[in-house]
Amino acid sequence: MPPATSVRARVRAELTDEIKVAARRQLAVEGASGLSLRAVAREVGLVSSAVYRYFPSRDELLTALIIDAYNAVGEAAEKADAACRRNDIEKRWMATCRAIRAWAVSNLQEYGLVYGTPVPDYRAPEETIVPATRVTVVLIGIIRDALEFGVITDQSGDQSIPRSIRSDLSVARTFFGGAVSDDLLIRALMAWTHLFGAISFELFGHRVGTVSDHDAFFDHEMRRIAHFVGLP
Amino acid sequence: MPPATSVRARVRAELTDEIKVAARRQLAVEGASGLSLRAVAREVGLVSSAVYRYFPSRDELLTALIIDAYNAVGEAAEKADAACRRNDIEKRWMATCRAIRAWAVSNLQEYGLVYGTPVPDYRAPEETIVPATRVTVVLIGIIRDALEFGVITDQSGDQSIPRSIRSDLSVARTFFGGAVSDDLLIRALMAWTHLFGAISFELFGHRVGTVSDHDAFFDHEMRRIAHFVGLP
DNA sequence: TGTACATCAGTGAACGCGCGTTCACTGATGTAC
DNA sequence: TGTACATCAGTGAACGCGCGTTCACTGATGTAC
Repeated sequence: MPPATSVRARVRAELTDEIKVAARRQLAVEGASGLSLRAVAREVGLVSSAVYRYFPSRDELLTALIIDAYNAVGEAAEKADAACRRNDIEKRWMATCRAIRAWAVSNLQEYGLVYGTPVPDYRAPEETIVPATRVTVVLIGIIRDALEFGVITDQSGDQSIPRSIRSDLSVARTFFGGAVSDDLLIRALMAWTHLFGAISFELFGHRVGTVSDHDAFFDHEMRRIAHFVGLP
Repeated sequence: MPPATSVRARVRAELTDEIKVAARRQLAVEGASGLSLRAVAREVGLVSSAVYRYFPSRDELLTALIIDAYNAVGEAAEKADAACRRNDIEKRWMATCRAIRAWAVSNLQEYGLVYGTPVPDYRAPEETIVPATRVTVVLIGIIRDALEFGVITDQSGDQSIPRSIRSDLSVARTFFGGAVSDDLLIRALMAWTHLFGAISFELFGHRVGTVSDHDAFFDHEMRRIAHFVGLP
C-alpha cells in the first residue's frame, strides 16, 4: 500500500510551491503584468511547457498568487490580533492595522496585485472571495468585541442615513454576527476603507513630499480612525 | 513671414494629440502595461517608427498620459469648486469630491495609472509633480476658506501629536498659505487619503458585495469626512 | 517672386527579443493481479 | 514478490504572435537670399 501522500504527490506539492515562490519573486521585480510563465519555468529549472502540468494557464497561476496574497495578509492580521489580550481593544486594533501595513510594505507587488489596479482582462474567480474577507473579519471582530465588552456604546445614531445605504448594510451586518446600528456599521466600513487607503497612498507614492515618517503617521491616523469608530 | 504657428507646427500638435487619444483609448482596454507603441501607431494610421517623431520612447508617452490624467482630474476638481458660491463650504466640498470620483469612474484606467499600482520599472519624472498637486490644492483651499470665513474654528488640538509628524507638516502647511494647527492639517491629510481610498476601493472592486449604491455611499461618507475635518 | 538649401514627417525593412500554448515523445513512478 | 499495464512528469520542437527601437530612405514643408 502506498503512503497516503505518495512520493509523487509530495514532490508535486513541493514543485507547485517552488513555482509559486519563483512567480512571487518575479512579481516583485516585474509587477503583475510582467509575470511570465516562461521566466518562472526558467527560474525553477523547468522547460516552459512543464509548468502546464502544475498550472493550466498563466491566469490560473495569477489566481493562485492572489489567493496566497489574501491569505498571507489575512493570516498576518489574525496573528497580530490573536497575540493581544482579548479585552485590550485599543491594542488589538493598532496591532492588526500595523500588521497589515507591515505585510504590505514588505510585499509591495503582492499588495498591489490584490489592492491595486486590477489586472486588465483578468477576472478574479470566486475562490478568491473567502480569503479576501479574512482581514475584514478580524477588523469587524475587534469592533464586535468592543461592543460586547461594553468598551464602546452603540447609540443608534444621530446621523441621517439614506434608505439605499441602509439596505446595503445587511451583508456587513451578517459579518458582525450581532445587533449593531447602521451608524456603527458605516463607521466600520469607513475605517476599513481608510486603512487600505492610507497604505495604498503611502506605497503608491502619494505621500512623497508630504509625509516622511510613515510609521508614525500611520500609527497616528489609525489611532484617530479608531476614535472615529468609537473605539478607545 | 510664416504664421506664428506654421502649418507644420499645427499639424504636429494635432497628431500629437491624436496619438495621445489613441493611447488613452488603448489604455482603457489593455491597461497601462498593455499599452503598445505599435498598436497606437496602427490606430492612428502611422507606421510604428513614425511615432518616434512625436514621443522618443514608450515611457515618454506614458509620462504624457500621466500628466494629462493629473491635469484632467485636477481641472475637474477646480471647475466643480469654482462653480459654487465661495462661502458655501459644504457644497464646495461635496461638489469637488463628487467631481473627482466622477472623473475616476469614467476614466478608470487613467485613474489606475496615477492612483493605482505604479507601473513597474517606470519612474515618474519631476514634470508630473505639479499637475499631481492640483487636486490637493483645491481641497486644501476649501478648508482654508472655511477657516477664513469662520465656518470652522481651529482649536489647536487636544490631540497629542508626535514630534516627527509635526515636523513633517511644514510642506502641507505651505500649501495652506496661512496659520493652521497641526491638528487641522492632519485631519485634512486624512480626508484627502480617505477620498482616494474610497474611490480606489470602489473602482478596484473591494466593495463588491458590501455596497451596491456606490453614489449614495460615497456621498454619505464624504459628508462624514467633512464633519471629521470640522467642516459643516 | 524665385531658387537653393535645410529641416522635418513618414516609410519600410530589419534586428533581436520574449511570450503563451500545443503536441508527440520518453522514461519514471504507481497500481492491480 | 513479480509482472503487465496505466498514469503522470518532464522534454524539445514548433506555431504564430507582438513588442520597442534603429536606420537609411523619400518627399514634402519651411527658410534665406
